[in-house]
Amino acid sequence: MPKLGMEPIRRAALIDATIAEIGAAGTLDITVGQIARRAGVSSGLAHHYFGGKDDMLMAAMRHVMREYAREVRLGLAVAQTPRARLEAIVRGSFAASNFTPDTIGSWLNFYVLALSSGPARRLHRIYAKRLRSNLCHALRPLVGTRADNLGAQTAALIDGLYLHQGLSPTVPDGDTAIRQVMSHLDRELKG
Amino acid sequence: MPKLGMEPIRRAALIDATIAEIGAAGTLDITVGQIARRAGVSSGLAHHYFGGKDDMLMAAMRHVMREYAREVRLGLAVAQTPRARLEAIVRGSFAASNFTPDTIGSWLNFYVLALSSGPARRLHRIYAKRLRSNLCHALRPLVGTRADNLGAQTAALIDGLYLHQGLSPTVPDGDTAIRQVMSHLDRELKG
Amino acid sequence: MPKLGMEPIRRAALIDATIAEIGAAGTLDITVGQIARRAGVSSGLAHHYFGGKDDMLMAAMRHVMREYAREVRLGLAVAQTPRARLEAIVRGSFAASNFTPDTIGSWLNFYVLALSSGPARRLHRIYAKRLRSNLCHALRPLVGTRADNLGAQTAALIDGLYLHQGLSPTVPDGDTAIRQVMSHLDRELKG
Amino acid sequence: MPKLGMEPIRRAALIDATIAEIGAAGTLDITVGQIARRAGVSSGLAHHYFGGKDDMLMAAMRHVMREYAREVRLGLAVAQTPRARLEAIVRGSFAASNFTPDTIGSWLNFYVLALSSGPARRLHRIYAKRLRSNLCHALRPLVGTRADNLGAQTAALIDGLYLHQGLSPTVPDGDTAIRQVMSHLDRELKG
DNA sequence: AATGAATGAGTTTTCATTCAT
DNA sequence: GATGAATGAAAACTCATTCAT
Repeated sequence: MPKLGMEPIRRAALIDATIAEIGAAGTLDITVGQIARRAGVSSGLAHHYFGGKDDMLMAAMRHVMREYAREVRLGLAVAQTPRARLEAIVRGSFAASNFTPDTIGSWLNFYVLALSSGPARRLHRIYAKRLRSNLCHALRPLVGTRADNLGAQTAALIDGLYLHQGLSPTVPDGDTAIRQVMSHLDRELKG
Repeated sequence: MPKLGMEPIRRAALIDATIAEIGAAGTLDITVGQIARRAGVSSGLAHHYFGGKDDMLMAAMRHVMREYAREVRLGLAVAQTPRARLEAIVRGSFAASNFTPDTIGSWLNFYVLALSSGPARRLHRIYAKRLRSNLCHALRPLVGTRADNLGAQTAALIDGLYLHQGLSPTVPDGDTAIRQVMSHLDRELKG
Repeated sequence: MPKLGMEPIRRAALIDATIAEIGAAGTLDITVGQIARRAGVSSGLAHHYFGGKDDMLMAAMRHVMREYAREVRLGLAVAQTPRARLEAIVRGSFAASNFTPDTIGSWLNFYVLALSSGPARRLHRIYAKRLRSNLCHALRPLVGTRADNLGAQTAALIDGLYLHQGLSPTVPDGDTAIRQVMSHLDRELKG
Repeated sequence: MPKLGMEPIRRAALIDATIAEIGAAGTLDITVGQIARRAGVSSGLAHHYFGGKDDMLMAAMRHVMREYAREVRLGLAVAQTPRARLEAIVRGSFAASNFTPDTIGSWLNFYVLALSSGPARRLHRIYAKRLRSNLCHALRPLVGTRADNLGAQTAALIDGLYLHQGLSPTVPDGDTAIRQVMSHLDRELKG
């Protein structure tokens, strides 16, 4: 019998390598060979487990989204008040675990990929819908009917900060981003 | 007999074709042949005038940025109050002339290109700096030292709305975006 | 505890799977994986038993030829007259047991493989020589020196009918083929 | 202006090279690079003019069929009697211009390709139908209702002789093949 | 000025084959 | 005996770029 159960290990390694490679290159124009090399396997194996380059990209995008969702979920689980729920969502969005240069670079590339790829578009829609819904749900008790507007605005602000931090020459700083969104929200809630 | 003065005409046609092609494809992964065909010339001529594909992309990016800057400049020229200056900047950002699906698609692609291409990064920095500086300059008389923070926040919101509208399944709606930013600003100014 | 005597079983299963796969695909461009899957084993095992893909193909070709030869031999064993011997050869060539779509498809592919592969060519020569010799031997008492010519002609007719039936959109029909060859022979013998 | 009108020249050269390469290799498992090299161009150009390897193969098959049809047509044009028509068809089938080792090898490979490729199958059907129809048409005045049977038989014999000559170690000999078919026909007509 | 011809490097993908267990 | 893991060579195909005319 051969080494068994390598598949999940390899898949995980290849997904990590994909994100790292996109992050390092800043583009999706990377080769399967680069990814495979980074993961320490042959390019053939990458195809064996994923079928093709696009499937690998989509798997990486899904992974990034899942990690983000997990982070938010964990935060929401312990939040007791609407205000705390809001903060959990925002903190999750910029949590240190996902707010690394590589991950941000991948996010931004995946965003734009959604313009040309059906699967990426569907995945992005899920993310966008969930973020909006989470925000609105937390805002409703606080601002009533204005929740929809404010939720959309906040979602845009979050993505805009992602963009800015991703493109800024400085190292990404999640805490600053969190403060910016929360201070914006606090002002809106007070008003 | 060579037609004289074709250069600016060809260059403009090729730049327009580039933006249209990126917009249609949703990606920078378009071929020089596609661009040339859309512009009604041969691919050889495209190289003749631009040197290479990258130069064409950069020229298109520069064009998009220039159009945007022109729009803002025109608005600022007639603005009499700080509040009017703010509105001019925001209106310029979502002016109908530049807020078409093709242009938005190109913008987003150029944003992300700035992650991997030096020239694109430099161009993006110029845009980012100018937007920030315009906003802060207009905000200073209104909120004093808070102008920097609020400017950065507003810039992020603007880019975030670009992203959202670009990725939304609905047709882009500049007026809604303008209203969202202005209502945000008004709230912040009142507070 | 290793199962004993698996080798002949596995080999037979793999050979059958090879023929079925070639028949289904209509080409030798099938993968070892497909064959192995059809045989219900791993691709590694296929190599273990056969050494390589080419060896598997040759084993399949040999198998098909042997089955054909067996069929003819059985017919000849009970044939009492030269005419009966002739009919036995022809019947054997289109015997229901070998004249299935899969087998015909494999035959045709093996024929053409003989153009590029030494081993396949040698195998084909054996088949061709035996068919010719069988036919001539049976014809000699009937047509004397014309046996050689008529034998060659008949052999060509048999192979041509194989080709036609293999490529015809209708289901292969051995009886018709037998009748065609026999009526041809009868006419030649009468004349 | 560049060298104009190269397309038909290149296409012809590539088709010839394809047939020569298949003939030399005895298989369709040849690379586009081999074909291109033989034609004296780059592999990129081959793709440029044909779209892909399959299209090249089909173009070559079509070419071979056309040359054959032309040969038969020329013969039929001057044939005055049914017997002469028959001979024209047979002579055309084994005309020196098409009965070279390369062409025969290509024919046989294309025959078998018809088992797995839709386009090849359609092309082959055209050829088969035409040969049959030509033969039956010429036979009808001579043998009446038996024309269909005899036509099918003769077609099979012709293809069978192709196969035999293609696979024979000796150099192809059209004259012998012609004599074999004609003597067969003469016998059948007499009877 | 402008074109279409032509190249060739680079990428994805497939698959026979090997091997540790 | 048997497997699934893993490799890497080979091939199709794309496309930016160059060039003769």
